[in-house]
Amino acid sequence: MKDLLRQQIGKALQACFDNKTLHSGEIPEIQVEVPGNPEHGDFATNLAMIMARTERKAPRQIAEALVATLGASPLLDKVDIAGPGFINFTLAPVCWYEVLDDITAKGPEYGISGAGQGQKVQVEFVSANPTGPLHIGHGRGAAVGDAVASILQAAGFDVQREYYVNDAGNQVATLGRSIWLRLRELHGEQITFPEDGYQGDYIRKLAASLRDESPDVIKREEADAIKLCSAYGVSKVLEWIAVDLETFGITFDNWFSEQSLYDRDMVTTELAKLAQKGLSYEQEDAIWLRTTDFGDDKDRVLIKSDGSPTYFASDVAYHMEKFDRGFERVIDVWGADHHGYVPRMKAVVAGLGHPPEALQVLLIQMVNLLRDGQPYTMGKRSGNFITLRDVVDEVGKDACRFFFLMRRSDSQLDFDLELAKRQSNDNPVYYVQYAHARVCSINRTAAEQGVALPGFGTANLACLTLVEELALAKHLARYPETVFGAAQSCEPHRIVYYLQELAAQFHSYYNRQRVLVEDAEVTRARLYLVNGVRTVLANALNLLGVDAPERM
RNA sequence: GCGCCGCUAGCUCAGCUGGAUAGAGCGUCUGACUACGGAUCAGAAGGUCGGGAGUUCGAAUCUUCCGCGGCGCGCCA
Repeated sequence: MKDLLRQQIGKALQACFDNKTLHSGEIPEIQVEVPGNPEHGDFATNLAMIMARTERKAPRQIAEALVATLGASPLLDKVDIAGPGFINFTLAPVCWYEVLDDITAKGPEYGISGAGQGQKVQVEFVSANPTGPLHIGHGRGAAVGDAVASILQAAGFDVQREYYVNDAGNQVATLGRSIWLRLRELHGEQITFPEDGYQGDYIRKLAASLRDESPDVIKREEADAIKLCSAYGVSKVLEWIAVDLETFGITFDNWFSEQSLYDRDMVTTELAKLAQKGLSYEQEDAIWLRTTDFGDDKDRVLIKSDGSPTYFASDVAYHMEKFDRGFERVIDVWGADHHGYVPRMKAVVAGLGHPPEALQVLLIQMVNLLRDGQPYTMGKRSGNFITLRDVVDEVGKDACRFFFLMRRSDSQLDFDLELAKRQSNDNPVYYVQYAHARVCSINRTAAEQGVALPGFGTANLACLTLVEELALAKHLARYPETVFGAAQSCEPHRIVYYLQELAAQFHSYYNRQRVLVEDAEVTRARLYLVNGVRTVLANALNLLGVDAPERM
């Protein structure tokens, strides 16, 4: 619709040049936007103001010339010039009601576009170390990553969801040692648990289940036993994580093991490629990557002087491998506390000759867990932090996901458990879900009265004469561009705000007007409209991973 | 010290990449149908967009300086 208008304006502009009303001959980018104030019509362009300088004419004069040339169209109700030189367009209602046929025809597909042209995109998110259960911060990353992936899919990208498992290196060894000590403790031994071990109670649980499953581990040599403990712990914790994520409504297409990079010798091979390209060098017995060439403030060590690789080394190999797998675009969802790593990772991508936009890092700000307004983060030292599972069990998956997605991810989030529960009837998620359930309820009542839902194109839309009906149709028509915008900016919260607005408009309409009225034709038209709302609510909620219930 | 993020109504936050009179929810106050589900709706009050300077037809949005808060700056992962 916007594009169509843009074309029309372009034509009118060209015509103005042809008949010499305007002279510059330059066609600037034609911006068409939706004005904030509905009195300003459905669309507006600032073209006349932009051209004021090159044209050396008052914006309003230019606007008048354009409008005169534009002429009348059956699709345009009116065109006016307003304010400093805006041209406002009001479309004929027919244009907007067509969207209802579109929604009915496409159903769950409404809102999906081909904008991404099937480009291969990978979204890597969560990627928490397999050394303990997911906490609340991981939950936010999970909700955002999953929603971004869904939104990109809806915008026509070929998306893969991936979890990077840090199953190599120190933290895994620490996990093994921690379990080993707890295991010995279970066998009656006096131990002193080290500061840098994992303190959480889950370590004891792991030790206990390991003892039950393999009673003879305790008899092994220490080094050997710790290895077994590590492997056991990692696999067990990963199971927990996978289950918790599933409860949260998230499944991954791929779990990528860091260890597998070493097993396949990928780290050495990929690093050799970097050396070959002259991107790395040796100094003081260590191997460094020239990340400063690409804007980092310091070169970074890949191989330590003792010959062992840094975490960065495998991360570099991992990202090189991502592009080797054919992804044209790679999105990493990280906790904001890792923001310092963005420049060096970008440097790697740039060094490999990819455009800098090929890697996009979404930084998710911290979540402050509160209970009744008081900080509710238990001492990290005890290791008994609040897990994602705890929160999901307490407030529910839908409320939890909605809450995580309600704000831009780069601002911190206060998550008050009591508030989420106490206000559960006021919670925005229920407000939106209720709108959906309400339409379903209307449908049930209609069915009881023997009124069938109108099929595609079978409603007389001329019966929709009210302003709020037109407003609803307009809002529904804007759903696809909302999805596209959210995809472009990787901002799921835009969908949330869209949903809240749509639900509000619907609730208001519902309270003002009856859908099921005496006049059968009006009833059918309203049912058609209201079910358009239902479809869009369901589609949008689906992108966020929130259910659209038929009853509540 | 350097860097990243944030600062918008009493509180929590939007503001569509520079547009017209800065918006919502919660809270506060006043109201609503013997009707399709009151988990709803209508209305009111509430603002120096952290502060200063700059860029231009036009700034919450861009530049720059300052303030406050959070987080990072390892041959840790």
